[in-house]
Amino acid sequence: MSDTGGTGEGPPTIAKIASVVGVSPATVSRAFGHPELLSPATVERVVSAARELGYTPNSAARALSTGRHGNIALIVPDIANPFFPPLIRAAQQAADAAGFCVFLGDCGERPAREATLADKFAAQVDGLVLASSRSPADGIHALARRRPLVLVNRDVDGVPRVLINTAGAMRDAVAHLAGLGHKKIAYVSGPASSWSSQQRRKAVRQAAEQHGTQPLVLPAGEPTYAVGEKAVVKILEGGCTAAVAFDDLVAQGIMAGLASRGVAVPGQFSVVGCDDTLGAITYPPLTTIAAPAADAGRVAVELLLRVLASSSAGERARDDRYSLDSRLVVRATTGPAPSSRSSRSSRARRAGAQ
Amino acid sequence: MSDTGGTGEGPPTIAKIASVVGVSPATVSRAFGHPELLSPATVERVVSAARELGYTPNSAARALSTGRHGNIALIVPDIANPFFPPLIRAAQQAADAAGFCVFLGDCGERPAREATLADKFAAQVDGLVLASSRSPADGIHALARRRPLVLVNRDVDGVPRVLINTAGAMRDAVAHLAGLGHKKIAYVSGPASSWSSQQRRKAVRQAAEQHGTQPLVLPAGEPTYAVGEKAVVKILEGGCTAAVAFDDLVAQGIMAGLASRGVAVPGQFSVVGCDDTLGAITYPPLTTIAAPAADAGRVAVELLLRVLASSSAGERARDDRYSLDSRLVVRATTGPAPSSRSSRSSRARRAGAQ
DNA sequence: TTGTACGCGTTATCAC
DNA sequence: GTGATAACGCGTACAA
Repeated sequence: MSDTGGTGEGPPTIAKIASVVGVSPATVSRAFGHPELLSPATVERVVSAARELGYTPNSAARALSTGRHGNIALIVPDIANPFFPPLIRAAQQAADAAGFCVFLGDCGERPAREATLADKFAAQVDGLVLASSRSPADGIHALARRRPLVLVNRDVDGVPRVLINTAGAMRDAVAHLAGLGHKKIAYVSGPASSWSSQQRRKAVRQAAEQHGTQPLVLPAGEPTYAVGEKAVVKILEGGCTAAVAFDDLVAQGIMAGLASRGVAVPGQFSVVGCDDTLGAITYPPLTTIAAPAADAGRVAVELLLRVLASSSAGERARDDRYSLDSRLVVRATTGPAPSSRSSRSSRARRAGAQ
Repeated sequence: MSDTGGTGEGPPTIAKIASVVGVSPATVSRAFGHPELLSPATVERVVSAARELGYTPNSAARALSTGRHGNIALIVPDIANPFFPPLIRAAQQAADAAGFCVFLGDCGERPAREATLADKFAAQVDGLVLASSRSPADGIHALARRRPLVLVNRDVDGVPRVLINTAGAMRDAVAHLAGLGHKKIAYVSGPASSWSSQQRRKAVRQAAEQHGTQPLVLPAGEPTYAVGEKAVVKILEGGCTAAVAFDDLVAQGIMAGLASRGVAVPGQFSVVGCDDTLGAITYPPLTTIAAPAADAGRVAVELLLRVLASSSAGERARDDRYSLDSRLVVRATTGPAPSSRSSRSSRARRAGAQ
């Protein structure tokens, strides 16, 4: 016999509960999805029986029937880059608060892997968030056509996006250094295809020119400690007395490179980071630009969920573009440009060695 | 008419491809899942048509039919704790290599949230990895009964687990400090319900006793920078000349607390961290215990996948228990104990007034 | 307010 | 080698 509500193996289904309570499967389904259509008494009987039996909705069956999954995907270039964990965390919490589960993907800075991951995820999510994507615009548009998509720190027309605006704070940083008497400033950049890096490089150049100088721009590729450390040679060869780094990791590498060459910070050299991912836990505390990474993650997910809600309500998506401000945080790695007098630098060296 | 393969809207389905190629839906399905059962020519026709139409398997339908999802879940106490990103990254990569997608959950150190997340995930994953779980053992067993489960840094009988063994390295750290002449050592612990913290506290205590001294154990709750900083008062009051911290974050907090009180490291005080999450990017470089977090993530996922494969093959799970070794890495925050000539009493007085 | 019946897209079990 | 056909569990018109 093929009794659908039979006491067969496996986890309890809607049919099972229905046969136990003595109602139809449809009624059980409604008890969860649309309780207002049922008499309170029936709802009560169903839900208590469901709890009794340890019923759990089969998400695959539900997704198959409704076309909705209750999942979103988040793809980042590198989970281990300290900029992303707070963003991931906030995104996950925002999604969780709305009852969504989050797939996480790490593409290792490679656009091709990003596309592969997105394809894999697309089949079981309602939408995606791409953080700091370095994929070409047409690839992003193609993905956006398939599923609702929100970008973080990537500016593509027609795709909803959340941008952390560091340009203003970058200009402040340069002004801060100029005010301290620094004439020659280096900028150690990030990945060439990164929107953030392009934005920051441009801002530094403009600000430096306003102060009557040309920055020494060092292309750096991946934003890592090692890259910063290696850049120190050229920075010093270029006669710079201060450096602005693409992010704190690079800045910290610069700090290490300077320390190993006996250059004291901030006595002989000033360093500014970006993102404030390490500033509070390094010594000396890093002057940096505080970027609201967690806010960006949260806002991106909230935006995506809004897009999902409105698209299922038939509305047409607008060209959303959120901009989050950052600000310069002056700590202890910036100071007056070294003068020709020697007393200052020796005092600073002692501080730097602490 | 109700032509299943009609040119209706929506993404292409197996039925659609079948009608285009002129074969049955079953054949199309087999072309992907069991090509060896088909004539090469048929396979070729099907797959090319599928590519042509941009066919993507509907994962919900597949999961409903097979009972397998191709997903796993990873739950951690705090994504932003630098110990976890490398673990998450390695886990994601290992899963990806096997064609699995990863759900990520952050329970914010709260066992209740861990259980809630696990429930939500359980419906759409084939198995789960719980990292540093602080849930009671019976809760973990209950979850393990529902889905294949692998633990990281949590030792529960009968549940497959991957443990990072820091006990040996902790003893080495204490021996290292004792060898440098330190008589009184503080241990700033982590979350009380954390297996790692219990293991480390015990190891420090045993090793200290072997060297003829009792460590000052300071309970610290959540492993954060702030906690380490706050612990400094009691550390100095206790007359310690060295501290071992539950992790690098706490150690870095201790460093900051010492610096703000004018205590020089390693001149007047020695600090040892654990996990090696920050060691290479701080200044001075932190003496710490290198823990293979990434290995743990990778091994945990590989173990889970093996469990999944063998359970679908009908085999019974064994009581797997992997132990990964760590080792002491001496950098620049440990040095000889200050000689008794130096003003130990004045330093203690200053700390007490603080 | 509740029950009936069908479809979602795929895989697996039979036949042929 | 290939084709029908029946599940898989749920949501939802439509009917009552």
